Amino acid sequence: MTAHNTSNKIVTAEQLLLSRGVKPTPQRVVIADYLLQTDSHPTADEVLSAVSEALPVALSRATVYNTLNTLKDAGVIKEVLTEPGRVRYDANISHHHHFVDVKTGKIVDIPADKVEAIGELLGDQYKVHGFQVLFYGELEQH
Amino acid sequence: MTAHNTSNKIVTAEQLLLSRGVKPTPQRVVIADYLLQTDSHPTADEVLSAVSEALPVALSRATVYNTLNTLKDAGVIKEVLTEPGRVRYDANISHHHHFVDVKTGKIVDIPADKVEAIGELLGDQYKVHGFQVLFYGELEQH
DNA sequence: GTCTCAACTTAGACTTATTCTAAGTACATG
DNA sequence: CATGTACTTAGAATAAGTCTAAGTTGAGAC
Ligand SMILES: [Mn+2]
Ligand SMILES: [Mn+2]
Ligand SMILES: [Zn+2]
Ligand SMILES: [Zn+2]
Repeated sequence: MTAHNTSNKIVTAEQLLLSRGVKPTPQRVVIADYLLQTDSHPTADEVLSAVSEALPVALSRATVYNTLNTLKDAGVIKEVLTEPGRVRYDANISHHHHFVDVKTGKIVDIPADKVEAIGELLGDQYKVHGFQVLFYGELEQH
Repeated sequence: MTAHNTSNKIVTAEQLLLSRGVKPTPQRVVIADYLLQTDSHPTADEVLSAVSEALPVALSRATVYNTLNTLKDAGVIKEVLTEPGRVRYDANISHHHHFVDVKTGKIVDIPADKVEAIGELLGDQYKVHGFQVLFYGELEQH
């Protein structure tokens, strides 16, 4: 089941890919399925090892990168940048934020509505050392 | 002059390095000075070309990376992650945010107090496509 | 049902950002 | 002045990601 896609219309990775116009090849389905059922924000390498060890189908590094870029371009997943030198992937495409535990490296989702009173008010299971707001958009010239 | 360090006690890059316990070698001073007088959030490569073309002193790529990491560890500069695969550097170490113009790639600082009413209220010279809050801290176990 | 062709996958070469290594330089201190 | 440590350097090494060129697949044409 899709842990991150809460619509009850789209239940399988295959249907999700079809709905976004991505041909559901076995490799793509297996990668999308893995991303949908994890909340760990894995890197490409982590996707490769998780998926290839659990699957009978052969899977190359190039296909993992191709698929991640295809899924990103199709809006099925998002990139998450939390540390230099590695891109992480997230099947939760809703507008939300991330909390990085600097001790464990664990990355957990923070719902957008938690962030209204920013910094504080995150709940006492989070000790916030700092946070960064990163805007994407366009600058109007002067 | 230091565009980003608004204290009037510390005026030169050399004094800033000394105050943070970093030995002010010519290479370090020249790199710190460049970062202090730009607001462009340059990459290591951009630092290297800007600094080596304007300076008589020889400067190697390894020294640029060594110096950037030293300055970061000493709290003189901060890393800024805005796109996959490249780290940018910022001599503005105050708590602030960034706005990425997706058309031009320009990265401008957003003062922290601008971000209270997040998303909207950024001023009409900014067309916000989206933003990300990135928290750093520690997760208390359950 | 077979043919055909574009889309997809693959292994490995390549590129690029960053780090490491090993040797040289600077310079503070004895 | 000699020495030792910190610093710098060129280039080798690493690691994430992309590209290339050759095979594979499978949906539609017939
Ligand atoms: Mn990418
Ligand atoms: Mn770094
Ligand atoms: Zn997430
Ligand atoms: Zn900044």
